[in-house]
Amino acid sequence: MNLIEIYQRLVEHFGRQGWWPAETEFEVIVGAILTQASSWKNVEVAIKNLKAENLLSPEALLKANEEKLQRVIRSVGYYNAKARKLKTFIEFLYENYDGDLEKLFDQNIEKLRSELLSIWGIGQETADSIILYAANKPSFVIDAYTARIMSRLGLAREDTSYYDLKKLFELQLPEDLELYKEFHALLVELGKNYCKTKPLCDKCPIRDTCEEWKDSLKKK
DNA sequence: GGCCAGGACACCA
DNA sequence: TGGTGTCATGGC
Repeated sequence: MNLIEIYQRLVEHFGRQGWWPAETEFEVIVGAILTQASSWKNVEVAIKNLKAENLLSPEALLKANEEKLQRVIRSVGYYNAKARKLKTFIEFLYENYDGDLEKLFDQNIEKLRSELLSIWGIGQETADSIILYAANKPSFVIDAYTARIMSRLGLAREDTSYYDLKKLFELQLPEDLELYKEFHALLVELGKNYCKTKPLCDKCPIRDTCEEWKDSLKKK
């Protein structure tokens, strides 16, 4: 079973995800930073609060008081660090791109990626999420769920690096923006519902392709 | 009451 | 480069 077939099975089972859930490119970026090691439900509360306080625009965020920002995003956890990350990003955007996201995005994926990675608080997953869902360029996103799923399926070793996993997807898939967007979203959905730390394989749509599941059957 | 969530970074050897 | 501690709220 190759990755395309797995993708098709996931689409059949979960349907179209339509990621990223946000109204603007800027909201995607803020969400990507806020969701680091936090549940999306908590992020939704913080995004709602930011909107209510009119803080969800580059200009407003640049001017915003950091202590106030911490209070508004409290629900996400790590709010001190994340308020600092939001501030660090917005200051970078104004110092280097006149506060204009389109100027930041107007460069090839490699340059954009290394530019984002140079910003404190933005690691590989957050950078790729921003490139894929805000800049709308095909850069595959790897997350903890994806790594776990690939390991369980027997398609990658457990200790495979982020970059190697990313390349594994990008080399096997056609370079298609919508495919990248949907596939990552579907893998997260699979991870949330079935392929958890304590796996719930009974209704998993791809358990028949999973090496770990097959092994667990043999032991019984 | 413990575990985990759509990570990243600092510090250490 | 690899391993470990830190950041912290909220849902189950």
